[in-house]
Amino acid sequence: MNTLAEENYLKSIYHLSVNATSVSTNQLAALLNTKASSVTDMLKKLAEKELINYTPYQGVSLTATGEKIAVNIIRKHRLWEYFLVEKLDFKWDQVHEMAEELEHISSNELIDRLDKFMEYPKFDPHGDPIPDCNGLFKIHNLKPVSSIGINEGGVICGVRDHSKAYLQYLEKQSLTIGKKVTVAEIIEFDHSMILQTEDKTIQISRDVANNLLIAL
Amino acid sequence: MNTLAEENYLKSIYHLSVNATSVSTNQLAALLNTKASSVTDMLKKLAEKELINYTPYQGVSLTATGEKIAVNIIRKHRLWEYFLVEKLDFKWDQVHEMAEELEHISSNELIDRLDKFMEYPKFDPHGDPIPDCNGLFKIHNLKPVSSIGINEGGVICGVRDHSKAYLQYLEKQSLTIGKKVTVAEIIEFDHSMILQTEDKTIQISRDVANNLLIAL
DNA sequence: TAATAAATTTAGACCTGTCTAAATTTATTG
DNA sequence: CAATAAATTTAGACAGGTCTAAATTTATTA
Ligand SMILES: [Mn+2]
Ligand SMILES: [Mn+2]
Ligand SMILES: [Mn+2]
Ligand SMILES: [Mn+2]
Repeated sequence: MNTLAEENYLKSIYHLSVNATSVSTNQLAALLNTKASSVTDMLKKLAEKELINYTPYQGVSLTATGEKIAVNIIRKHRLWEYFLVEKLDFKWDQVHEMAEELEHISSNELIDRLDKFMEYPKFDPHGDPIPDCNGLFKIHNLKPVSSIGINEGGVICGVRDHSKAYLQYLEKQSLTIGKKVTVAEIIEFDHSMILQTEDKTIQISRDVANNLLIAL
Repeated sequence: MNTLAEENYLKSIYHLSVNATSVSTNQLAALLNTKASSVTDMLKKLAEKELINYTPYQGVSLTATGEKIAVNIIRKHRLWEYFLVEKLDFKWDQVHEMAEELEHISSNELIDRLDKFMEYPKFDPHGDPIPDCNGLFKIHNLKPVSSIGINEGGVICGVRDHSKAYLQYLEKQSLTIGKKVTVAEIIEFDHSMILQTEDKTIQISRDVANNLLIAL
């Protein structure tokens, strides 16, 4: 149906669209690790196929069709990640690269059966929502830990940064999905925070707090 | 490491090598559904990479390295087929196309864990042996049903034809892997056979008998 | 608002993998 | 063994996706 490159562009446009109505060529180039000129070439192809709305120099947005395809790829990505962690015992920092390949396996029948096999999980190992077979999913209303005050807290439900380094760090600190945390102290000087969990006290930098998402 | 096209060529050369020391350009073109000239181009690339032994006009064979890669792809193909049938409840005639895509997922760690998850199966849904993580596997010594005589028989352990049509036909006749069959009668005229299984009597054509493999 | 900077697109090239048509080599056969 | 047929390779082209360098458009700022 669509090529691997096309699918990756659609997915990237989708992800960048979350915080904006329109996505720029340079944003895409950065995310896709390619050059702006390559992006322009591809945008023309996707516009030709009516998967994106593209006006030269004005950025792009997905059409309804393009968005459907993007969400389907994200569904596949997250279901495979869930499979790798829950069934094959991978750690949450190990699965992204594999899912980047697996998300392009074309069969929808396969992914629907995988979904059933795992009993329709709602969130992937990083706390991101898994779209159902109709592309529907709930958007959790999460806040970064950095945005809450002393004695406030909640349950860790997601991360903003998906890098290996960040995920490994959180794992080592036992700051994983589902953990309950409360802010015990905020250091004025550098905005680092001291968190209280059930079993220990952990100091995290502002950067870490900014990328850690909780539900109140 | 290697491209999708390269992997498919190596796999095809491997499969065609089973019945010959050398594989011809046209054989490959037929199996890969491409043109002889395209095959020649690719053979040059694979020879350059020292994955095949290639002398113009004289056909090709795999080098040790090339064979290792080919066996690894076959391992992946068959393990994924096993997964699709045993865990996701697909029928044996539905899994080949999906496995054609899945076999190119690069991670060996993934496939080794999948292997473990399924408790190291030795044969895929079509009775073909699954190489272990070192590329080792036993070659079953199977015979086509067409080659045995009256009152002889054995257990169905494989098929020569992997086409949907053939697999679906066998399924409908309950002639599936593991079934015990005995030759009750051979029709002189067209060499069709009447088989006796535990629960019924089935007449099959010579063509069907030729592609059905049993262990004595 | 004119000059400069930043973002984006165009021009032209390259690589992979494929194709058709033509040339070449090997096999077959009268 | 020469003529013909079959198999294979070469020549030249093309599509997809990428790149660098140059041109163009839009944004910023003095
Ligand atoms: Mn991921
Ligand atoms: Mn994820
Ligand atoms: Mn198969
Ligand atoms: Mn098989």
